[in-house]
Amino acid sequence: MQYWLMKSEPHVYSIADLARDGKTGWEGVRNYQARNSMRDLMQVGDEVLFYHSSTEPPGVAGLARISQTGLADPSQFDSQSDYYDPKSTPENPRWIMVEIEYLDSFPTYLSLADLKALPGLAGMVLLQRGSRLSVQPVSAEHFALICKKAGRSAKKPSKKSAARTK
DNA sequence: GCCAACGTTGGC
DNA sequence: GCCAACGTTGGC
Repeated sequence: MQYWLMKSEPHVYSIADLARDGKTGWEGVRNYQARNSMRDLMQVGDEVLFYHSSTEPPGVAGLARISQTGLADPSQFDSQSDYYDPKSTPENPRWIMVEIEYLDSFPTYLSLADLKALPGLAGMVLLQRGSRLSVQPVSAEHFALICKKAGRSAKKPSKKSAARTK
């Protein structure tokens, strides 16, 4: 199992929105490196740090889990969408997405400044200069440390607690 | 709103 | 296939 961090602008889609929806297709990624991670590397069950970007303060807000892989992003075929890609076809879709399901909202929101202050997170992709990948890998060690600092164990919740979320 | 860093596009 | 111009991301 691998770990990931995915960025979302909370005024567009927040951890509270995911908690409400239960699961969502991760539409709108138009960066090839991020797409390749979703298409080639992510597996059902991988866990995701849900990061709020372009907000004050930016930071990690909660946890999600990959619930489906290999989905064609529907927005690429929607001429009304900002994410419309006229060069993509349903037969050969260019933009592949995953679906994520809500796991948890962190008891303690960990801001970017908080993350930068943790020596144990040195080398994390998020903290590298100029890094702006919206879908990025996270090491198991970094993932566990962030969960711990956010007041949540890194262990998976029981089926019961996952099923109870709305 | 600024702007550094990075990614993409397209002329050649 | 180079690279200048342009567009985007996202922290500040």
